Amino acid sequence: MQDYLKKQLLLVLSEIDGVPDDFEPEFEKPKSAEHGDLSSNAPMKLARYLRKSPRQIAEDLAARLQSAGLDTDRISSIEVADAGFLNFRYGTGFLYRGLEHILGAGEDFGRKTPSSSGRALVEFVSANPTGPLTVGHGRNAVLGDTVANLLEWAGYDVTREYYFNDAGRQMRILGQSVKARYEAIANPDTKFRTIDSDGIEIVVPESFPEDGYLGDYIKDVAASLFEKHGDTLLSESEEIFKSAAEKSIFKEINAALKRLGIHMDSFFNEKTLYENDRVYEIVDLLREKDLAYDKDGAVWFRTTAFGKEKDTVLIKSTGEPTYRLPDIGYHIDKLERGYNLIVNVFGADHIATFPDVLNGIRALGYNPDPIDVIIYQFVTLIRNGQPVKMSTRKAQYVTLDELMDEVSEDVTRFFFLMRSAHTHLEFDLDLAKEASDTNPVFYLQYAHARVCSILRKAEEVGFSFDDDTNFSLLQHEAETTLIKELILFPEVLEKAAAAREPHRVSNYLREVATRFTQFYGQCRIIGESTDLASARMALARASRIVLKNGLTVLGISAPERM
RNA sequence: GCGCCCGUAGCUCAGCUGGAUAGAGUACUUGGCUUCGAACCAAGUGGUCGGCGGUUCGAAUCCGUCCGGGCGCGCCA
Repeated sequence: MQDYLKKQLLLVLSEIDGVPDDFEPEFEKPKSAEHGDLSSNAPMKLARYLRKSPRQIAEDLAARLQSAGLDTDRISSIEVADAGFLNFRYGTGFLYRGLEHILGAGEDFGRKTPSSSGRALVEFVSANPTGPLTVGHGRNAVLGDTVANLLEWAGYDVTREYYFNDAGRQMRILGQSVKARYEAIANPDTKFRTIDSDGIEIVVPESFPEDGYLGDYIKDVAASLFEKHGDTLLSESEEIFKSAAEKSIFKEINAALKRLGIHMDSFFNEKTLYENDRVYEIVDLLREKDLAYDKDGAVWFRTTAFGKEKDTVLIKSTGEPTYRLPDIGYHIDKLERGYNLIVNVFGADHIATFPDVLNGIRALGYNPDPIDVIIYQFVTLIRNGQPVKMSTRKAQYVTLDELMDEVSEDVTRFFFLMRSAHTHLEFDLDLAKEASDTNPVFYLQYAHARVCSILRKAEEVGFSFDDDTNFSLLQHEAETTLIKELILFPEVLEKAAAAREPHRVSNYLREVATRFTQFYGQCRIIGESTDLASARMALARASRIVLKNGLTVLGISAPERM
């Protein structure tokens, strides 16, 4: 519709002297229904060029548009308002055709042709297997998965990827932590000591590493190893404990993701990047460009060349690369796999380091344009009214599973999707249950269940529909308002996908549910004459389609009964 | 000290590339179930959009500055 209006308006504008050649009229949906369905501020924008008042220009344009013969089936009225807005109202024909389209498209309404936009990679979660997924990871997981859904609906062929590293210092400490707990079980002579973790005293075996992992899951892994092998592992190195922990933790992580309805297409192990020494080739290439150099036994990346205050280490004096080097390699690998769009979902703590990666790959001659980053702000955990610093190592966290147990999977997903990624979230587990009762997700699901209920009821009473639905009977304001809302769905999805902002969809769906519920309250269906009831039933079914498809994009169930 | 994010109703948050009297949920007050689901609807109370300057016909939105909160600034990831 905007395209149509824009075309008409441009046509009219071309007849007027003084309008800049590159002038682009803009349209928007007014906040208030009094101002019509679409409005343009073109008269105000043109005032300076035409040296007339916006109001005069608006009236002139309105008259010209009228006499040019607008399709009244699409646009029923043009009004000039206030300081010089042009307000347009949709014609009913446009609305009824929209409704027809929704019913015809069904579960594909809002979905673009698969693969028509190319291939996309969404990398998210990417937590190293050192502990269970926490509420913080939950935000990442739900955001990433939903952006992936949005991209699918936007016509991308999407791969969901999880990047992880099971080598390095943290994993070594994980293995040592398990081993120490195992010794405590297998060897009755084990001595213990007490350590202080942020004011909490914790008893650990003597052999427990500094900065070891304190979560109970470590004990569980140790216990199951003892069950299986008895004390025969006492002389083993930490390696076997590490891999047991990794296996067990990954199983938990996958289970938690599955509960959220998330399926990863690919797990990318950082190790892969060291095959054929590819990452070291990167270092050589950077050296050739004078972007890498040796100092203090380490290899440095000259990030000051990109405007940073300091250079950063690429390879430690121990010979072990820092995360930055494989990250560059990883993103080059992604680019070489030929995706049209590469999305990364990061916590706010990565924001300062990612530019290094981009600068690195650019310096090596790659075009980083396909890469897009979603940064989400941290979830602040509140316990007993006090903010708690989340730390996997110190076992200070609320796991995603606990959250889902408490408030259900649907509420968990919606909780993360109803707010934009860049707001700081406060999360209080004690209040979560309470809050879940008033979570708007139920409102959306309720509206959906209601439509289903009406459909069931109609079947019960043996209601027969007209085959040829006469939409023009839908004249009630609640009906037209609802239709206007429903036909926005594709545009909302498109914009949400382009901006990678799922919360736009959840906000929109609430509006749909509200409009539907108002329609339901004001217009009866069963009991009305057959033709009116048929038309209203069609509107109810269209509402159901939008609610269902929207909830599907968000990864939330659309129950037929509640 | 430097970089990034945030500051909107009592609380949790929307507000799209600057637009018309700043919105929703929740909480509170009041009214509404003999009719398709009351997990609902209708109405009301509630805001100097953190402060101050600037750009603009027009600023919650853009720019500057200050205040307050979060996250970074590791040979951790």
